Amino acid sequence: MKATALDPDTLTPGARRVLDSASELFYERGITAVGVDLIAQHSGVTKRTLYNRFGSKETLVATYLLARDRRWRAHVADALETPDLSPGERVTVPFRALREWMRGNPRGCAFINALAELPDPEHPGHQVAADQQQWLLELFTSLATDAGLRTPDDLAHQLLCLYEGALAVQVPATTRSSAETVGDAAAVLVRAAAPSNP
Amino acid sequence: MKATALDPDTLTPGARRVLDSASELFYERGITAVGVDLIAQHSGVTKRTLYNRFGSKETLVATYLLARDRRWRAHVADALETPDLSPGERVTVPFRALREWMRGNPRGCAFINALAELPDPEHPGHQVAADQQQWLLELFTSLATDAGLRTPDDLAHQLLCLYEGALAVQVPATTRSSAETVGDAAAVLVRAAAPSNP
DNA sequence: CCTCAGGTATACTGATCGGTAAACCTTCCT
DNA sequence: AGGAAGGTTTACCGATCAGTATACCTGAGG
Repeated sequence: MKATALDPDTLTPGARRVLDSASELFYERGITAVGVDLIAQHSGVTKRTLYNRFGSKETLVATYLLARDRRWRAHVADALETPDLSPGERVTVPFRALREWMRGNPRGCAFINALAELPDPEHPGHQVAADQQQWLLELFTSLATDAGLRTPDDLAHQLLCLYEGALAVQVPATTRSSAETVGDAAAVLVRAAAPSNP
Repeated sequence: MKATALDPDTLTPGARRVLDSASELFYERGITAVGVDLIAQHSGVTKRTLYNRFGSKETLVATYLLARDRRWRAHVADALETPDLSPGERVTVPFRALREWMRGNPRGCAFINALAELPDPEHPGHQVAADQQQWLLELFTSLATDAGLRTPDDLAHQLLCLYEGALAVQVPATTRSSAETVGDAAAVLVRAAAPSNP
């Protein structure tokens, strides 16, 4: 019986408040830097309750990442609902979603940050973070394939790098946000992969 | 008298071993997760000596990042020494440098990882990490300007995102490394910014 | 010869870490 | 009526955290 993430959608009221506090604190201050005592205090819950619901900090961390992953996937799925988009335009939709996402998440990619703090592949949170990248890579691949673009695997890999890069770059480079600028770059790459090209 | 990074090039023998051990441990396991006791033990030095040389863990962290920054800049400068390169080719040279760099550094960008763990802008290591990005951005900008490319600021921003993204993406996506794939993407973006284009 | 910088050794501080013990209080379901 | 689930309170555990105290050793330069 290994410790894995809980289902973030079926939680006791107390556990919800714990998860909400943990999400905020982990993202803002880092996972290792935030102790369980602080989380319990911040969520107005006893440490005992925290451990009754989650069993360990590891599991709480994994659940935090899983909940965040679900929110992000829903956000992208929502953006893909936009009507009247050509298959080619749909490839860059995740970048539009990213633009809104980054407004409320100025501290970079929570999954990259988590991987930085959890090098151990055995940690239940490690896999959740790795899966998030894999999912996005496959999404890009299928969007590129649907659009009939050349070398969809390579293109998807490049788009994934642009995506992660936009989240990682903190420099107030230009007046434009990284998400915007990177969206343009993605469009250029997509155009270069159009089958009509030489 | 604030605590800032030491000069990594003027260290006592003991301090050198401390810094070497700290560099390895911080990068492999994360900054917060590595304690000063472990560093002292790993470097075969007394904790007392560690504190006599560095004064605090904060300073040691900042020095670690500064030393790494210097190595990376030297590595890129070295790659730029390559003779017989056109100004246009020189723009993508950092990606060639990145390819070699990533062989020995599979745990992503040490500066992004550090920023994930050190959200406090007052931490002396925070600025060092932020400066690294700024330097690379300015390098790309000047290379793009020298090549006479259009909108060099935007292009540099995009190239920086590609660079950071390649370091962040961990997925064994294709048979090609992220650095290679991203190098191709950079070439496409550079070609699209050529002044001869419409 | 003497100083002094660099380093060693052991021991310690108060705080915080993740996690547990034991006992009790509600509320809801049967 | 009764029990289980969710939560509470206070207290505790051994380990580790960053950092300090004190005293001693060694080699090189004046």
